[in-house]
Amino acid sequence: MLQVAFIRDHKDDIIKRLTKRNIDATALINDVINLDEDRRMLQTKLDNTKAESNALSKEIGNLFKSGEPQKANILKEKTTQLKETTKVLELEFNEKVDALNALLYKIPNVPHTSVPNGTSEADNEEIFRDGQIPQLHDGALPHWELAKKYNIIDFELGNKITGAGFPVYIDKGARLQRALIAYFLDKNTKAGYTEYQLPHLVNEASGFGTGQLPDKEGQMYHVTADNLYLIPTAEVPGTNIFRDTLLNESDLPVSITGYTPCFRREAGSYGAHVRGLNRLHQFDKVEIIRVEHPDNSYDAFHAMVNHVKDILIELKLPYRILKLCGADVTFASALTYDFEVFSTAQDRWLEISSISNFETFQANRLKLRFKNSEGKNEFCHTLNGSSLALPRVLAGILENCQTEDGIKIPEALVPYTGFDIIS
RNA sequence: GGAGAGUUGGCAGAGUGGUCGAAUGCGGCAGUCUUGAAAACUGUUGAGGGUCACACCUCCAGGGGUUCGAAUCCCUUACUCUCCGCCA
Repeated sequence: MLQVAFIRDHKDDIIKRLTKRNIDATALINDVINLDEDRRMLQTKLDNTKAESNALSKEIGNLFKSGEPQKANILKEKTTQLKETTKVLELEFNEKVDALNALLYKIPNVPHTSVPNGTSEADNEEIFRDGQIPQLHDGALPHWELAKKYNIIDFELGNKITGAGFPVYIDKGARLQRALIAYFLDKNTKAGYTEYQLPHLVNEASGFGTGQLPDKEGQMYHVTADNLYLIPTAEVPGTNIFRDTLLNESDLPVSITGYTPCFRREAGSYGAHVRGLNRLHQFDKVEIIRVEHPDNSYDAFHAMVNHVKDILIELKLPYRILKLCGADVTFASALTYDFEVFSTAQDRWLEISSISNFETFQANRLKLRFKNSEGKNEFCHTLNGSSLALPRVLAGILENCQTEDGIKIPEALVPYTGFDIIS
């Protein structure tokens, strides 16, 4: 969330930049500022009452020591009154704070100046495209048909065991999954990311830390018996490593990577677009996360983009990069680039990675700070991205690499799969 | 699951009702010395709110209570450790 002090100081600029998200935040921002003013007024009142009461308590202590209990008892009555006042003020104060926080949770991050205007995903700006879209032979199939033909993914079996969106990978399909995970992790660690194995369930505090709670609660699977949530992405446990931490400036940047399965309820999704691997309740993803000095976060952002580019070039997959427009940039993000791989047999682009700079938006919630060169505590910038999400990369490989003889595994993966064709 | 012990500043670790926002050490920062660095020595150093700046307020795992006054006493939740049980 945004900091109140920041809102106070940059009110007009924030309202202006939020119009990129097609929202008029004027009323919201004004409410925040008014509530904050009320809060401060109450705080002063409350503090003064407490100060008086503290002073009296000290006096009482001294009177008892010097053997004047009568005088002390008179003062005691006074403190009782002050206590009543304190209680009333505290109640009011807490109401203001709660109301203020409720509003702050509603304000999305301020988009970066380079974010294009737009009203829907159609306005996302394609900024880069690379890789050859292959000419497929007659009778080329979409990936779910290929999966059946070569018996490498069984969607119906997943239905039986769990439900829709929980596919079962078999034989070379399973091996290819494992190969992709290992390959991505190797690429990431070679680029300087430290590998982590993270929990797949998180507590409530972590859900709040990265912003899944309180609003997107319905998107996560909730284990009510223990009040834990299945992670929708490694971003949640990975970023919460840094919740409530104060780093030294020399600790920055921090770069980590981790493979986890991801669980998403995807309530309300249905239809042709969710066919096959396009949208799942459980899928695998390798994530990269960075904690950066504010001065360096956009350099880091572009380094992450280039890193993912390198991987896709090596896999020889046709892809493009979209700069998300104001309507499509996620709530917490200031700038997001989406990577999409072309699904030839479906004749559509599939999102396989999303790289975002959250600036201080997440760090504020997480209380993730570093001590700067002046000795002051400053919020870090956080970034993350997929490097990469498995199912749609798999779909891309199956569809783009299909030949009449079978599916040719990209060369870079062969050392990991141990085979070069699925036939 | 049962019994016991614990949770204090960036870290380690003292502190059992007022003189404690908190000893000490490490780490950080600044300085002295040095060609420079290291070592040594000296000083400085928790966080948040509030203020033009001070004052002042809050914070000793989270929540609640007792008391004029709580890091300290009581209740409760979470977590950690030890022992026992179960177990890949």
